[in-house]
Amino acid sequence: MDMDIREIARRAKVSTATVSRAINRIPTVDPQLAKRVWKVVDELGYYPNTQARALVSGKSRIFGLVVSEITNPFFPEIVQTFENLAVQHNYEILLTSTIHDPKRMESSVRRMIERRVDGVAILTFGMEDSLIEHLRFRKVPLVFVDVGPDVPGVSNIRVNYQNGIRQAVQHLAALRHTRIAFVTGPLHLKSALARRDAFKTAMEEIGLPVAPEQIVVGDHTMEGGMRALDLISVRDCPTAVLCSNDMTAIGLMREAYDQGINIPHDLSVVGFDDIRLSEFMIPPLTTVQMSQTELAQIAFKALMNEVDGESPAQGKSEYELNTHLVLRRSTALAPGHDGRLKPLMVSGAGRGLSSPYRARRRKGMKPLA
Amino acid sequence: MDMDIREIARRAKVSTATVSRAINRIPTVDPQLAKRVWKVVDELGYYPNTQARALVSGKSRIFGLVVSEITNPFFPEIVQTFENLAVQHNYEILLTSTIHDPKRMESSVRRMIERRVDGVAILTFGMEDSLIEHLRFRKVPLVFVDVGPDVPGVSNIRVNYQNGIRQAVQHLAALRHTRIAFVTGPLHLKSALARRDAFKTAMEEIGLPVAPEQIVVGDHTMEGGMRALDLISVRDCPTAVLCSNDMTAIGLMREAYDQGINIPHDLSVVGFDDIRLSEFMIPPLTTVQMSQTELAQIAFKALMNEVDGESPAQGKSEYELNTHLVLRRSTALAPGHDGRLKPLMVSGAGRGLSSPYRARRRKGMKPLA
DNA sequence: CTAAGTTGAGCAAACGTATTCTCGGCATGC
DNA sequence: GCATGCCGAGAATACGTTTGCTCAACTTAG
Repeated sequence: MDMDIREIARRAKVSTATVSRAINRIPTVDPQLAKRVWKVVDELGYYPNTQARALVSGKSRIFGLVVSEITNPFFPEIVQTFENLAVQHNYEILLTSTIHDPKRMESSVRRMIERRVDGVAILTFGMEDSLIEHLRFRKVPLVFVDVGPDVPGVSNIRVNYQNGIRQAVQHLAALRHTRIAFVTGPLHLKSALARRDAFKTAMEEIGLPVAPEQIVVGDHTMEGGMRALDLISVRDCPTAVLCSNDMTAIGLMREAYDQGINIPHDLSVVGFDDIRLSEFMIPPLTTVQMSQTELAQIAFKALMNEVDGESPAQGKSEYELNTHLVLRRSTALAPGHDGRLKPLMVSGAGRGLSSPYRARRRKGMKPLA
Repeated sequence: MDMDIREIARRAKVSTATVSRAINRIPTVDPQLAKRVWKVVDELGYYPNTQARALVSGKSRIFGLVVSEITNPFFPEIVQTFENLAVQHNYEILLTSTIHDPKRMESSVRRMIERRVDGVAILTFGMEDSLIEHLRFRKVPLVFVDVGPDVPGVSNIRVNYQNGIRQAVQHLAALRHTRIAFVTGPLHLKSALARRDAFKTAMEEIGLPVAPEQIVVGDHTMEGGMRALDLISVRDCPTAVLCSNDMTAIGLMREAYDQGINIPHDLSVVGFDDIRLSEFMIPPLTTVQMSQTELAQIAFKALMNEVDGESPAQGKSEYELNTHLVLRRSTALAPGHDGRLKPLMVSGAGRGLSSPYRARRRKGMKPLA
């Protein structure tokens, strides 16, 4: 019924040691015998018991992967490429999501430790330090994005937010926008702060002052994006808005639709992350790409380096991930400028323009109920 | 360094057997001793080794979860609720994605077997029968959606496609649509066929004939949806289209935007699945809900039933999942009728209407390049 | 032809836990 | 006061592998 290495040994008339060595392709075993073993293995459909293997070898061949929520479209892409790499290297992945909930974070690391993972990639933004300590204490290789401590055994993927955000700001400036709003993420997240600061810096670089009321705080959700539109409206009445992530931008565009605000002609919007969906938004969302695929690849490679690395003096454990603007069609010349020049490389964005919206909006009128 | 049940036993001055019993809360152990054990456990931050546990108990406390692709927005929601249930019941989940690739399917079941999962939920639509046999052979409890064989040890979740699709068709008919197209999924998928057939049935029920050219085949992707728009345009020039899934609908709407076709006024579109995003589309997508949350809950419960079930004569292993229409704003009265009546409960859908599109479209003109 | 070296297979000891079985101690009933 | 039960703790075994060690057989050099 349940196959056994001993059963194989019996049928192939060799010892279990030989079976084990044959299966693991250890070259010292006689090819003749190896073939005999493999024959029996195939016939019986035998698969080694991973738990037993792990127990004796001390390696579980499992990598932990901690994300914020799987339902956040930023993550599935990461999970997918991480899984692809895992199967290639005969690893399994233990996927865990902290729903921004301390309880869940705790259970998350407990699960990692119980299953004796060989390493964990913490791709969630924001995690209790004390929990991290539990993993560090057990010498589990770790990889973080941005927030990892600078100690051996933990790698860090530094994201260059500035590049992409600078490009976004300059793109908007080139389109004659001067009143540019920014919708942040949750302010307790390092990554959200970094994006906001990058925005400020980029604005200052080109001599555009940024007043406090241009910055409204969101929460990286679509609902937050919807609320954010009202917040920026009542204030400065900006002609462009940069969002801390694509979800925010999507929610904001959706709310704009409800209020009859035409994007991009009444309002240009730029997202951040470049989730796959953003290309399919209406209009397609101009956004700053932070490649999820690349992020996952780097994270996996970092883990592999730590685990293979015989010498404790491994190579560098700092990695960098760049960001850059990808132009689509959610930005246009600032209102009032559209008669003069054609929008830059935003072909097609001009269609669907409906001047009444712009008129209504610019007079500060309430949208239709 | 690495904690051990023996280390705990030593420090608590008891045997390993007692430690084991204390940890597993077996009532025969003296409360006094139990407390002593727990004290040491907490102090040392000891976590039992799951592999060793699994080895001796024969239960891995892992459920396999097979999906098509994690990046398909239909699945993350499922994974999330499946995971929630898993942590509640102290299970781990082994997530696997067949990228519609036979190789991946094979590796998928191999991984399941190697890790000795206690059960697997096959939520992908379409899977090699021979592979299933491998799992059946090892008496692994299985749960399928729609396509499972009717044998003990495998549960089945029957989806009632007819209900929701009938509602969708009747909704369109009520809006005066008579030429209704349908974009199918990949035709080798049982679930895609079921949806298509449900559409035909629903049409016939209300006396609307469905000509072959009203049905175009898609592939359940956004790109497929984009292509589908052209296919339906050159043919019957329908006023409404029902899509086999939301991704298709989203792609189609996106292409409509490019071509200057206004949705819903030139063309009504209805999706299927009700992925979370559909609510945030522009316009918000009217679609047939097939609750991902509920699906995951049923799947998990089915697995739990099989694994708990002491008696081989478990309860019923057939489950049903209903579907129903959720109205949003991607449908409107058929063109030519909009002057007379107000659209039913599609408030706001009238705004953004741009008559030139409709005019252009109805004359069969090419869209702008 | 013998001694030393090489090769490759089997024996047995781990790995960390659950669990059966044994057995001592205590209470209970006569 | 003694035999009988019962209760709870410990000793030992099993789970399915990997791997260090032993040792037989064979090869090669002298």
